[in-house]
Amino acid sequence: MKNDLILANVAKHITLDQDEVHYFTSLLKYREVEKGASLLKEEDVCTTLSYVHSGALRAYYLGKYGKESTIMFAIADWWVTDMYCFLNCLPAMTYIEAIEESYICQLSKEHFDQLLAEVPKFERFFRILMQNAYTREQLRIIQNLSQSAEERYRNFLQKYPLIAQQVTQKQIASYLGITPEFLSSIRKNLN
Amino acid sequence: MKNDLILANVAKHITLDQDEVHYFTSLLKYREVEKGASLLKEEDVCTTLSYVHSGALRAYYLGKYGKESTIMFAIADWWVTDMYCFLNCLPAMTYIEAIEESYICQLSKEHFDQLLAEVPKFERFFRILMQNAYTREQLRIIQNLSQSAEERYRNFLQKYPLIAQQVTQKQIASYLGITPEFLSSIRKNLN
DNA sequence: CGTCTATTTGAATGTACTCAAAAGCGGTGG
DNA sequence: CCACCGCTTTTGAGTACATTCAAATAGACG
Repeated sequence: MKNDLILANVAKHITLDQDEVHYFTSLLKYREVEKGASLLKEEDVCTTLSYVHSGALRAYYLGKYGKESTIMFAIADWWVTDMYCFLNCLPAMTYIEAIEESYICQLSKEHFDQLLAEVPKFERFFRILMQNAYTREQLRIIQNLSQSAEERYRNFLQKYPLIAQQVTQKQIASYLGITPEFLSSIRKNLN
Repeated sequence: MKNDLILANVAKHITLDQDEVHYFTSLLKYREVEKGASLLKEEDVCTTLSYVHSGALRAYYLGKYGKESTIMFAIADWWVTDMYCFLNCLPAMTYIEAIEESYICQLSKEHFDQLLAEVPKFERFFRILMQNAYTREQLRIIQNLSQSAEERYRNFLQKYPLIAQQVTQKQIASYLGITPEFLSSIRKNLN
């Protein structure tokens, strides 16, 4: 059944009884996003948290002169949103688009708050989710500060081999903070 | 009383009754760290989470050829640890040292786990703490990817005016990911 | 097949680094 | 209280890493 994936994801950290499963799943809304479509545009108020059931999404920031900076990729079994804006009910700073046809499962901010109030176990679940996100971002910062572009690229390939297959080099370059041209030259000199 | 500060910090997000206050404070250990002393060295297993009562600390990564990368500064009312290693009971990847004489309050991993088990409200507290840490790091990544060194420096001054007064330029440079020499030249050209 | 975008290549440029030396500053001991 | 020491900050010259721009090639998709 379609909820199996997300329930397995939740079960990694907390154990729900039948009622809680029903309540939780009743709050979810499934949605298909076709390749290239936007889930979130800058200045839309970001009202949903999404779990990726299948497909691949990319969150990016659009800077001056149209320069894109990829914040994260989200493939199957990842959660994605503009977290800051979601939590604070603010207009988004980022864009989220489908890299390929995706099937996602959304929780609105309203339902998110209700869920935490009704089933406090989810405080634990989201604590762990946030924890993992925090430590992941911190590691990324350390690497951005301490490693060369080539090392960062090697690292990316090693850490996210699945993602590396699903996205373009241009997108990887914007995740690493370099130009596609430079990534191309790094690849040429790799071996 | 010395627990007032940390209790006020906790009270920002959750409300404790008398018993919970007593239980929580019974788990804390206060400690003085003199200027220049290390709280955590690379490869020590990171077993404590610290709340800064007064003073200033710095967490940094030591890369190849001795290059330091500052991960975060922690002044009064901040929490600090090597979060990844703390949560997973691993040897630290980072160093934490006192920039000035500091008075901190520590929670061991064991007590941290007990606290979450005994007083589930703290799941909420730490969820919000992790959330804030995550969104802060994410914003830092966006800025690192999209802004010039000068913009990042201006931003730092604006966002952390107190910290900027307590730390050296060399330390700020290592937080921004540039050399002290280059920061110096940025400052010369500021106005 | 034609169009659009991604990738590669190379030359010129700019941003940030390295190295070295001088100047400034804070703390310590005589 | 001053002189000295160690560390930070500044300055400048030379260099390396990464970008921009332009053009050619390759791939993806209708």
